[in-house]
Amino acid sequence: MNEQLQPLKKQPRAGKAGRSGTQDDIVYAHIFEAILEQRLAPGTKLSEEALGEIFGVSRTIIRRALSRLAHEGVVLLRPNRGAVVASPSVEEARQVFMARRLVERAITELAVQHATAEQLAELRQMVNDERDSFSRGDRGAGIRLSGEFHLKLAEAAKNAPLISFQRSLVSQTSLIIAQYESGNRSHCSYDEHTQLIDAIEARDAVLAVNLMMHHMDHIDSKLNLDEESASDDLHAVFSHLLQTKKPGRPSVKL
Amino acid sequence: MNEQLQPLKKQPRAGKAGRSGTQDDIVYAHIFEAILEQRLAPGTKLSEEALGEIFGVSRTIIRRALSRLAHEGVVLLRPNRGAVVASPSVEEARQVFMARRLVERAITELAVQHATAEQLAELRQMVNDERDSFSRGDRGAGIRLSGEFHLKLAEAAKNAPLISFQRSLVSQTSLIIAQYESGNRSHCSYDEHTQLIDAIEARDAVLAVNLMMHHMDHIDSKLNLDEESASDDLHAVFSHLLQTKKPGRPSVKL
DNA sequence: ACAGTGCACATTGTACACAACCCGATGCGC
DNA sequence: GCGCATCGGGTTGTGTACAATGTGCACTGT
Repeated sequence: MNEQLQPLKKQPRAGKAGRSGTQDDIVYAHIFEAILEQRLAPGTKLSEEALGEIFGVSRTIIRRALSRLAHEGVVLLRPNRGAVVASPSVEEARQVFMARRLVERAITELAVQHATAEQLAELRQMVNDERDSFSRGDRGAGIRLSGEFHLKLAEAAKNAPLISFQRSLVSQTSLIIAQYESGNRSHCSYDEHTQLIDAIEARDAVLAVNLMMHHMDHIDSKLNLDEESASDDLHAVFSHLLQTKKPGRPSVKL
Repeated sequence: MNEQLQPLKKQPRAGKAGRSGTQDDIVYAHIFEAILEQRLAPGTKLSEEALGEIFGVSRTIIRRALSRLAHEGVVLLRPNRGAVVASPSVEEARQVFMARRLVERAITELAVQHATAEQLAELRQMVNDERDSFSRGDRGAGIRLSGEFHLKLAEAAKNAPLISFQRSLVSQTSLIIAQYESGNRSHCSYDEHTQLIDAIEARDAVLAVNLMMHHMDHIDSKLNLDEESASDDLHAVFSHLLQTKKPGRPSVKL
């Protein structure tokens, strides 16, 4: 049971989520990816000691990773009561999307002004990766890559505070998508991403912003954020109680 | 080294910077205030152990406070090389102000829609406090209260991500003002704040946004590029907190 | 004298031990 | 049976020891 993957020392490249070298980043990336791929349900408790054993590091490292995840809004840190995977309410989701519209509009306008040819090439490459992930059926990777596309676009805007904010918004958006998306469709059509790159490359600010706003509309429309989906919300909130690992207790004890 | 330490326990009201109860917040507030009042010059190294001795807490607490300050952009955390007070370049300042214009416009529009009478009353109270601080010549408190005004306004917008972003932007703006403002004038005229509240109370979105944008222009125009200097000595900077008794570990008076 | 190297010190990074706290269980009294 | 107080297990909060890293200085060889 206490199977700990080898004490990730200085392996230059850990798995597909292993980004740069430091331990915090590795733990952070793994937990983040697990949340996006819904291997960690919203509301799941994230025990420091358990995570420490799993990743072969001490609670200190876990704590930093959780703190960072909490800063980005994908984890909720309750004092003296541990961390849980965030389960954004419909209202919180609306606020995130409102903020994203604001930021994406500004980023698009700035990217039209400042994006270099190299950055545009990188963006096209990311769309390719994203398409591949979805075609492979790797939904979690697709969501993550789609988010990274928007983050890369923010970098083209050349405004550090906006990039930081966008990172937080994209993380929360990914969590919301993973939680609320009506399942059958890809959440972020890469065609729209391609068109957006074309408009930016053509330095057509008006078109680019319009495309981005429509893109936001599409993402929004694919979510069940309407009032009548309160049942879905409740189900998400109590999903950690309803998981029937063992047969025999059908109802939740109140 | 066992020194008589008086660990800052749960004293309800600390000094002028001592906000809510937890130790991190107290340390955070003190360092933040010291930076705003230019008792800590940009670039000053913030040694964990030195700060720990000054505040009578362990490096753990200091580290958390520094991490929080770093997340808000007021402190720069260099791996394996310690923390220093951030020294925003002119370019970084420009980016912060661009982002603030964006956010303040949105916040103003939302505040016009959502601000309650109670919130407006609180805002007026904050303007009064701000005016008092400047009339007392307490420039650091004035800058801080002016920032808190804008933060309170963000709360009226009822959008959690925007509030969080605004907190970061206001912190960095305060640092920029403390660093670059041409010295003798009040940096943030409270008259403009009052007019802004009036426009919001009248639910005049166009006027409110115009006032806010002019307010941003005024702040912007008051900055220059001179180099300011302040003390590098941590003990000197926080001397007003130290109980000058025995050698050893002096703890701060709260 | 200067540049490069190696050592010693100082500071940060990490792990761990203990304290504080929360939550659930058990038992008692009503 | 029900409610409440008390206790115990387990998790988080904090302090501290040790390891790893960076920095500055002295020393040496050219």
